[in-house]
Amino acid sequence: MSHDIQPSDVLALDRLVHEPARLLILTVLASAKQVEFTYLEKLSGLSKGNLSSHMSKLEAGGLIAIKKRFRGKRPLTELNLTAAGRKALNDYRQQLIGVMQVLPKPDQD
Amino acid sequence: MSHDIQPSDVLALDRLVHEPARLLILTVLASAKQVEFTYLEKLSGLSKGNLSSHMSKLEAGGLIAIKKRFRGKRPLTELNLTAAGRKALNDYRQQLIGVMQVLPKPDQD
DNA sequence: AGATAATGGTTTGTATCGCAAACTAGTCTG
DNA sequence: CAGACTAGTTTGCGATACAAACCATTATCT
Repeated sequence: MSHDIQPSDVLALDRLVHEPARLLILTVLASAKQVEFTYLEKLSGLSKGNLSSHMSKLEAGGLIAIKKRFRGKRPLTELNLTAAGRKALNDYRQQLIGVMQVLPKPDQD
Repeated sequence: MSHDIQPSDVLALDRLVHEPARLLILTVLASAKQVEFTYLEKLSGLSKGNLSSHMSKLEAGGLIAIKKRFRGKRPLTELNLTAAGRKALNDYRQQLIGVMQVLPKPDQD
């Protein structure tokens, strides 16, 4: 029942999702469907600039969609997960499970 | 029973361990106690240069110890986990478990 | 009304990172 | 002794993560 280490399992982790800031964004989106920039900014504690660039990367990778509109007179940026984004997150989760299996548990080491 | 997202849980992931190449190295070390450079090179598929620099970073962070000696006339580099390294890996594993909890499971989404 | 601050972001600058190519030092082979 | 192999380290470079600076607009103060 011991799990051999498959290097590919660890090295194949999707870097776009693996980055903590982006993983956080995706995770929030997965449960909230649609969120606003400012909400995410406060929730995450990320700087606006950092948040903005991670968003752009996720959008470029097709994992999220960004919609801009006005609420009253103020600009408003909303994000939501695309189908590809949901799949990427699910795949990543599966990869993580695989990684967890090879991580030695302290009490059986 | 729902788990709220704690941004800090995700953003606090130890980057030294989080990097896939290094996570692989640490994981191998955790189960093998002591391994040689060339063994790790073949197992991982990492280039020598890449492997070498990740090793240096792990050593600089105190997570592994690097011992150099000669086997016959050939140089030989051996790595093993330090106590701090084992702790860091265990802590990371705990962090990952926390992250897994907030990752939505596809079938209950 | 004009200056000042606040809102909602994007762009730019930079230090660091991950990676492989090139290099180093020594050993073996023909 | 020339060339190839072993065992790595150093160097160079493109990409990354991050915050500071900036931009456009709206609200507030005097």
